Amino acid sequence: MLSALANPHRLRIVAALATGGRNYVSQLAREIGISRPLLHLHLQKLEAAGLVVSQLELSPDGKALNFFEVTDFGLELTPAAIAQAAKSLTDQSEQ
Amino acid sequence: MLSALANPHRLRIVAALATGGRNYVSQLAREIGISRPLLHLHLQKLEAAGLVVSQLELSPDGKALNFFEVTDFGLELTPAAIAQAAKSLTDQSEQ
DNA sequence: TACACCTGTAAGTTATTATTTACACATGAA
DNA sequence: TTCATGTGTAAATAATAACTTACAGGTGTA
Repeated sequence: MLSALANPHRLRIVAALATGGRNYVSQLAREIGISRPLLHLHLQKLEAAGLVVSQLELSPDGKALNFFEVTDFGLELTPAAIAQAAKSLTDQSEQ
Repeated sequence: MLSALANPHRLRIVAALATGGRNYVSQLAREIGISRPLLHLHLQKLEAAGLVVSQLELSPDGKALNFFEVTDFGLELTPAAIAQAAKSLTDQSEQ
């Protein structure tokens, strides 16, 4: 999840979806100003991290549109929270 | 800050310092189980992000020890917070 | 002097991410 | 049919990040 958010493009994508609501890939690519394949890749990472979800829909004129929207994730990032979360990391010595 | 935390080693480092208190480089490297140069690199990134601070001290027997400790950072990671924070990102079109 | 600690960093290599380009396919309208 | 819209993804390249190895230098003690 942290890796997914550690990228300026992906922060802008989340921000755009949080502010402007759900949107489909091509339109979002135009609004953010990056290429569609690149946006597609970033959306894949965000979706894999559970930060956005997608839903395929048909527009009135029959085009297939893949809509994305943000989930209502929340994460508190503090030293104590990280100390707690780090326990679930694979132990270095196990590898 | 997110980039700094998007790495398992650095999460372990923050966790170790949060749990065990301040520590110096060589000792911390032994406890975490990574090489000292590698730890040094990660500590640099954490310090650059303001997540840890260092202080050079002299041990009783005269050795120079560089102690690190976590700061009391805190960050709420939600869609709304990201939408707010994204405003301060350099605009794509400015580049 | 030689050893055992401590510090830092530069250089080279490897691995991972990010990005572009090009392709393949579908639908509705001119 | 051709064009404009939408979808996805594979492949090659570029850019970063991570990691190892090898230095160089400091102090105190045997």
